[in-house]
Amino acid sequence: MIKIKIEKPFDLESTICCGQIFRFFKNENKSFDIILKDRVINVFKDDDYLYVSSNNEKDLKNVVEEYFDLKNDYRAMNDFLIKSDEKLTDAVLFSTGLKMIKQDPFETIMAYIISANNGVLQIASALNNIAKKYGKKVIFNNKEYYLFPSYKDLSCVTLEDFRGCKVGFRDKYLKQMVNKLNNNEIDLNEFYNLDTNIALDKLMQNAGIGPKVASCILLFAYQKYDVFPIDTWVKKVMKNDYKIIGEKNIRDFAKKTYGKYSAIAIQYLFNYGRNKN
DNA sequence: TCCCAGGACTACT
DNA sequence: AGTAGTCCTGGG
Repeated sequence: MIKIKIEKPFDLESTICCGQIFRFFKNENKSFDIILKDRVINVFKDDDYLYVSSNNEKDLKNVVEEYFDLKNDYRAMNDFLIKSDEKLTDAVLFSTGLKMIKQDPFETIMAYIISANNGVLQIASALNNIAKKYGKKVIFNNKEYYLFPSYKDLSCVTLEDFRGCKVGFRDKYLKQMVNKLNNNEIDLNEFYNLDTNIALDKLMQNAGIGPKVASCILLFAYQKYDVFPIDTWVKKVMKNDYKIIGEKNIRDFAKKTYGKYSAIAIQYLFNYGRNKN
């Protein structure tokens, strides 16, 4: 068990539960178990400290600080967003301490391909099925967990196998992606340094990845905050609160108003919309 | 039984 | 360039 002093606002519950990640478990004592790349962690937070334990405590403090983006100060972004759009004030204040989690690129790609026309519970279920079947088992606190497999681990998985994991019609998209990665047709690291629009185009050349999925991948795995993932929920908010209809109009508005922090604005809106009541 | 859930693809104008 | 119809799956 390690202790990490909380220096900046950090809302652990919102950060985990606001829809960024799928493979976590909430315990009765309000701690969370999270499958974090190559290890399983348990996190609990009080007013001053984050308490973390893991099956692998090597370099744990750095890994956790990096994962939850704890060293980044969000004040400048928040001030910018409020100044850019007064109507966002309540959502920004409500979401103080919400951090953007830095996720593993491969798992993020698979997760958001599965997310197309799908519900959160089913996405999580499919990912857990894949992990249980092809990922490495980890015993932690006397419970079984399964790491998410690498694309090498999945190289021989067939369409039928994917279907068996309840991914539905997205089976072919997942298989194509895995094949391309194993054939070195895609370099997962290059997206960190690509301009957002170029990266979007490149991702969307793959079957099963459209504008929304590509945006989510760049946001959650590559920290591109100038994307604007438009889903049905965002459309609803834009229509009701901003009187803006149509994807192109929404995109233009976001770019003009929120600019390089568009994705943060969406995340705050989403968090506020779902949890304020 | 029908409908939809944090979309994308295909086949049409 | 823009738009219907279709796509697994589980739950209401």
